Amino acid sequence: MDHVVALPVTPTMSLLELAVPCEVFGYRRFGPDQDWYELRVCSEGGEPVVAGGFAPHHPYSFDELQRADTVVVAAGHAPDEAPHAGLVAAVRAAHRRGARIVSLCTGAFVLAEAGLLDGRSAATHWLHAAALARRYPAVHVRPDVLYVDDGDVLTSAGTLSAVDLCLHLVRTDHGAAVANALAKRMVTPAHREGGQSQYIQTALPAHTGDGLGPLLDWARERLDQPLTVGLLARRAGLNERTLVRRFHASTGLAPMRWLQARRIDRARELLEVGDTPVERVGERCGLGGPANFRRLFRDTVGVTPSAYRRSFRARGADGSPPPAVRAG
DNA sequence: TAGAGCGACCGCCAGA
DNA sequence: AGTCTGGCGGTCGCTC
Repeated sequence: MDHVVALPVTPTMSLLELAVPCEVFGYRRFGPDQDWYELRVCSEGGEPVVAGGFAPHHPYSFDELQRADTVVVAAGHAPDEAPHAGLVAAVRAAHRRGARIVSLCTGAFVLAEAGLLDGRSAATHWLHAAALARRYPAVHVRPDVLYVDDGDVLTSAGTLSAVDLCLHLVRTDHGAAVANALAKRMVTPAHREGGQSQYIQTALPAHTGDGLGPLLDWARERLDQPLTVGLLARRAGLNERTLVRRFHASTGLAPMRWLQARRIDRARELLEVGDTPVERVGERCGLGGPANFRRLFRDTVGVTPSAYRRSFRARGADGSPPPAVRAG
């Protein structure tokens, strides 16, 4: 059964951030056998609405937010103005009912106004981070991250980080292999690395534009081998200290932490597809023997490797969603 | 479970 | 003066 994503539209919303969830959730790219999403574009009262010069043809009403599994709130208003009251109320009610609530960019102001971010970490556009913190002091604003996954409430930073967060949702719902395949179709990194490092550190490698790209690719092809900082430094022709600094600047992570995140990603893929025994997944990812691998995987992902594999196998059989997985 | 050994990380400083 | 790099050493966390 498809997962219903409600996308409320108000007249001031940014077309680009409305387009991102449409692109990710609105197209069935993997055939009828792959559970996917049903995207429902909504407007207040189901009335015609124009956002960014475009208008949804037959929008659902905001009532649809009370039936959706996930509600995505795009960037929608000048931060010095009060958020759309009807949307705030609908989002608050949807969250109370148990829906997963997602904001893109300044959509975080709607969530904050609804009280959903009180006591939580949240991301928004860096330009408006100070305003969000000023206006909603109970929110722990993170101007330095691409997105924050707080379980039932997720927030992304400015503009194109919406892509990162939407792909993260696909990864959570359908696994790393599907998310990576979708990213490839969209010709975008499955996850960016950059100045804004992820609060949930599940980043996949990307060419960073600072010369580290080839080294990251080289390392990614050798995840099963015992790589060390010294080895990476020699490979890059850099001093170890400089390598650590460069890694930080371009990925937000120290070398071994980056490597471990990549190894966990590889382990997820091996568990999702193929029949590699759990006992062997660790060594094939460079995460050590079974005991060490199980502990690392559980600490990072939140479930044991076998439970993770079962959840994906079971989902294929009965269509139920996988268990909640902590991403970092 | 405790402890030793080791690697990774990072702050600090000096030199280019 | 500002930036980048390399070396040193302390601390932390992981592994056995």
